Order: sequence, then structure tokens, then C-alpha cells
Amino acid sequence: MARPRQFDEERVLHAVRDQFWDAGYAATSLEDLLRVTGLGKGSLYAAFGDKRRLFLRALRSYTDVSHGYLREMLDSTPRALDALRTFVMAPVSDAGAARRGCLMANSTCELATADPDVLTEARRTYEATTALVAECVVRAQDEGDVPPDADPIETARALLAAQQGLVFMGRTGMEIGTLTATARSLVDQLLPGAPTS
Amino acid sequence: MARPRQFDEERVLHAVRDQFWDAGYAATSLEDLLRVTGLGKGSLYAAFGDKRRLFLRALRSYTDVSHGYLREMLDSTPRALDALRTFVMAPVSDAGAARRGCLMANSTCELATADPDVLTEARRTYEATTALVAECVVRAQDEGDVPPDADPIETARALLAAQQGLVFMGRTGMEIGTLTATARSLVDQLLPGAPTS
DNA sequence: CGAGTGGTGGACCGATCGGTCAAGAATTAC
DNA sequence: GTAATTCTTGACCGATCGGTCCACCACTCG
Repeated sequence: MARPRQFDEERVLHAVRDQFWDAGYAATSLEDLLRVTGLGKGSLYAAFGDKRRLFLRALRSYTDVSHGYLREMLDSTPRALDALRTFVMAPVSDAGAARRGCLMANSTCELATADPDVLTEARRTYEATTALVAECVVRAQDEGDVPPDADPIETARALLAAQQGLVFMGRTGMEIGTLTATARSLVDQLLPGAPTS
Repeated sequence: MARPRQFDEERVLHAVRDQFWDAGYAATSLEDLLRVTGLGKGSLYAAFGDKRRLFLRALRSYTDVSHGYLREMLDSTPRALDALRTFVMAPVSDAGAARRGCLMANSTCELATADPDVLTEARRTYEATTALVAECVVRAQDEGDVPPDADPIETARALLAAQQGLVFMGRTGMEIGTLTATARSLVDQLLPGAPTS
């Protein structure tokens, strides 16, 4: 045993994630990372490896947390149809979040062709999300809110595509009201049925 | 008059666009641009200004050309409903194009928060596209293929969001068959009606 | 309390970044 | 043919890049 670390690993990952989220991977310099974490180069490199590894680590942390939130939301919403609607509408929750977009989506657009590990992480994430949503679709079918002949996986993929489309529209700076209306329109067509109580 | 240029401006812009498309803005170095264009630094700078200006120029060229293609497709398709379906399905036309995504979409994800000019270009482009598609929606209403009470602009925005969602899913490397199925699913729900003859 | 261990901070590195500039080559106008 | 003018080439610039390394320090353990 010797001198203990003077930083909290989670806090560092959180700061790093925000930096990459706001500026992107390539546009974030090592100096930026030192500034937002308050660490020295030696500490950062000893703890996380180089810039790319640190990025992948932050990205994984982000997707894990997001996955947890999604599962919790899907599971805790009484009516599955409402959960699915909330899922699609998520990118529209507030204007700030809408412009920021999704770290995984931003990273995919920036790096999917250049970094195989990012691409792998993207596929992993979206397959996991699809599975989670599909499970919820099945529940909605049991509850009589989604036609029983619909393929759950295919339905989940369509909902995910719609959601990602909204994420993207938000990133273009579309006004939040307009974005919300578009989201409602998509939800109404993809998930028809009695409105939320 | 004096020595004429030894390069074709359009060829250069084309090469530059492809480079930015494949690697992104930040990850493209000046050296990359010299390589793909075959020009020297002086020529490039004299003709187009710095890297950022050149990028914006290539981006504008890209959106103009895309807009032209879209208008032509929408106008030349006999049945408006088919044109709308083709519009949504466009990102799925082939696997290569699907992985490459859309230069404007990629650029928006990478730079929307950092470069106001890119954001402006994004809004301009998507508003123009919405207008074009909305016009086609009106035609589809005249032809009895879209409910007359639907708001054309709102319908166009929903279709655009769905299309951009598909663009993004393609960028994650989703297999082309799966992507096509998802696209069909979205089209069937957002644009119901008699199938294409 | 002294030795040993691991963390920290910053000096330092070569490479590469975007960008400038000047000298020479190619062309036109006269 | 010559002068004027534009384009081309590549040497060169300071800044910054990501990354390494080491002297110093704080802490634990015996």
C-alpha cells in the first residue's frame, strides 16, 4: 500500500464524458481533459490509459447508465404503451438535452467509419435497447394496446429509428415546440390507441 | 489575364467533400485535403480560403446537389405517395451508402454545438427539405393517398424524422436487410395505403 | 520512525497541426 | 519579345497535438 488516489474515478469519468459530449472526440484535446478533470497528465494516463481508451471508457459508462435508466423507466411504468411513448418522446424532454443530443449517437456519427470499437459499442447498445423495447412491446401486446400480430423486434426497431430521428432533429436546433409536435405526430402514428390517462 | 487554373473547381470540391464525408471535419487534416485534391497548399488557400471555409463550401455544394436530386425525384414520380415512400427509404438504397450516412447529418452531429455556421446550414437544409416534402404531401392528398385533414408540414417533418432515424441506423452498421425491413415497417405505418403498382 | 510503494505534477519530446509566404513557372496583353 | 499578372510549389512558421518520463511527494506498513 502507498499513497491513495486523490480523485474519484466516477467524478473524472463524468467530467470526461461531458467534455466529449459537448465537443466531440477529435475536437477535445488532452488539455481540455486535464482542465475539466483537474488531474495531471501522469495521473490520467496511469489511471485510464491514452485518450482513446479514456473515451471508450467514458462512452461505455454512458451507455451503461442510459441502459439502466431505460430499463427502470420501462419496468416502472404501469402501462407498457405509455412506456413506449415515453421512450420515443425522450429526446424532446427539454431543449437543452435536445440540442446536446446523445453521446452515443454523436460518437457514432463522428467515428463509426474510423474506429471499429466505437462501431461495435454502437451496435451493442442499439441491440440491447431494441431488446429492452421489444420486451416492453410484448407487454403492451399482453395489455391489448399493441396489435398481437405485430413483430415485437421489428416494432422496437421502428420505434428506435423514430426516436433517433427525433434526437437528430433536436440536434439541428429545431425549436422545442416544433420538435414536440413532430414527436407527438410520430407517436400517434406508430403507437395508436387510447391516450395516456 | 494571366496563367489559368490547372484544376477544375468542381472536381476539387467533390474530392474534398468525399474526404470530409469519410473522415469528418476535425479528423481531416490539411495534408489529407492536399492528397485527395492533388493541389498545393498555396493553390488551395488562394482558391478557397482556410480549412473551415473550404469545408463550408463543400457542405453547401453537397446540400445543393442533394436538394436538386430530391426535387427531381419528387417531381418526376407519377404518384406522390410513391415519391414520399422513396424519400423515406432513400437511406436504405444500398449498404455502402447506408454506412456512409449523410454528410450534412454527420456534420451536424459533429459540429452543431461548436460551429454556428454549420448549425445554420443544417436548419436551412432541413427546412428546405421539409418544404419540398410538404409540397409532395399536398399532391398526395390531391391524389387521395394521404388523408386530407393531415397537416402537410407536420407530416413532412415526421417523414423527415423517420428518414433521418434510418440514416442513423444505417450508420451503426445494421445489416442492410434488417434496415430495409425497419424502413418498410415505418413506411407502412406512416404512409399507409395501396402498395406501389 | 524509516523504508518502500504508488500517486502526482509538470517538464519535455517528436510529430503534426493549420496557415503563411516568397520565388519561380505559365500564360496573356501589348 | 517583353512586361504584367496569376497560379503553383514547397520551404517554413509558431502553436499545439498526444504521449512519455522522472523527480518529488504522500501515504502505509513493519
